[in-house]
Amino acid sequence: MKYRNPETGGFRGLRLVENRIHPPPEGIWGNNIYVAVFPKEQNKRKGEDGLENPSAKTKRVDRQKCSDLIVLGLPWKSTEEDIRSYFSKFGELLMVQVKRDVKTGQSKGFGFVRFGDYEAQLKCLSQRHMIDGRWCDVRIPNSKAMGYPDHLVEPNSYNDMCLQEGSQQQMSRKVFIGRCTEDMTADDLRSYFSNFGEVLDVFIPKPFRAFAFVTFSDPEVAQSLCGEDHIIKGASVHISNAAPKSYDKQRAGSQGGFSPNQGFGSQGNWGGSMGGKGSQQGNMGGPGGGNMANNPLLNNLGAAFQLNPAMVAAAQAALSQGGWGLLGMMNQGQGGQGGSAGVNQGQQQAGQGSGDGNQMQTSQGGQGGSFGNLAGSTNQPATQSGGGFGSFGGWNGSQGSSETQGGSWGGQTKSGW
DNA sequence: GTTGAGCGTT
Repeated sequence: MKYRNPETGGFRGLRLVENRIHPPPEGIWGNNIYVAVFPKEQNKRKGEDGLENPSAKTKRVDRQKCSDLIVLGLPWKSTEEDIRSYFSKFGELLMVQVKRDVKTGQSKGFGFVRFGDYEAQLKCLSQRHMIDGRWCDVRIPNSKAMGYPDHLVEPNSYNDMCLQEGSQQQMSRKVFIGRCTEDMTADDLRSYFSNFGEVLDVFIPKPFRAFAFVTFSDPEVAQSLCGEDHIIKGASVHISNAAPKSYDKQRAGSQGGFSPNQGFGSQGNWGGSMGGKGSQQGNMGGPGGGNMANNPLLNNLGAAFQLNPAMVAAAQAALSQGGWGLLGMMNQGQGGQGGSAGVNQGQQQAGQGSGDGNQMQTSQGGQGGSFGNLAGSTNQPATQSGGGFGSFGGWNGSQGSSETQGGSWGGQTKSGW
């Protein structure tokens, strides 16, 4: 067996003596990927175990050459400057590319980088990257595997999660549409679901698999539809929570598949991924306030999001059961109030609010502010509800939940989702 | 058939 020396990038071997690893690893395997090596007799430069042979005349330096690295999952809006400024923290960059549609100039959501230093490449390959609010994967091109081990993989649905003001909780804005029929096109789904809120993206796997994903700009819209059956093109589809794509289900709850090196939301970059493929820009934040990343309150919330995995999983489990009880009070209104991603009060409000009804307001569609956050303790009546969203009715006017503190979370969690 | 793909105009 061999593994890469994290310091040098070179392979280190585990010696076998009488078919046992010698010396024994004594329970410490570290975060390395171990590769089984089989003997090949006609390899002169290496030992018969396929490892570097220190006594060989020629050093195998070619293993340490940098190659182009593909960056998958880039936000549509990310530019080469964005990518460069992000990745340069690993080392000198020789090349940065964002691949775009030649005609429209629209990013294809991936790009390439090349480091000058192999150490930088290794480091970069060994982790996942949060760029402008999305988790991005860096790989050797056309190599199926990711450069980093599975246990570092965050649920990809992070990209579809939104902060729930005052509740230390996240909600998915993506829903799973089951029982789709083959004649339902992405356009069909988009136009149907646009009746409920702005649709950022529709995904239909090919070949036909009888399901689809719809991503809304507003997580409340997504959540409100979950559990419902709708008739589209004469067929009854079922709407439910979109489960994370790459969530390690065996570990859910106990170990969590969550990244050890980056706390949940630690980058504080929310809102960066708005505006899906070909859609009208999702307008979070009114005039002048487009970028939530610069919002002190949200950054602070990001910090509050560094929960332990069990808590996060517990929150997810609660959410998946429709556990609205954990959420702070929410008002749903049409049209919003005079624009702004307005955070009207200072950051000291973040994360507190047991009992005093943290409040969140969102608005449907429309110009004007969405995601307005009115920090503080006065319950402000909802803007006139109605407007065809009957299912929201019950939320208005209720007292803020006092259970948002979360101290009581943490018991056994499900692998739900 | 109810839980997702994407790999480079040189």
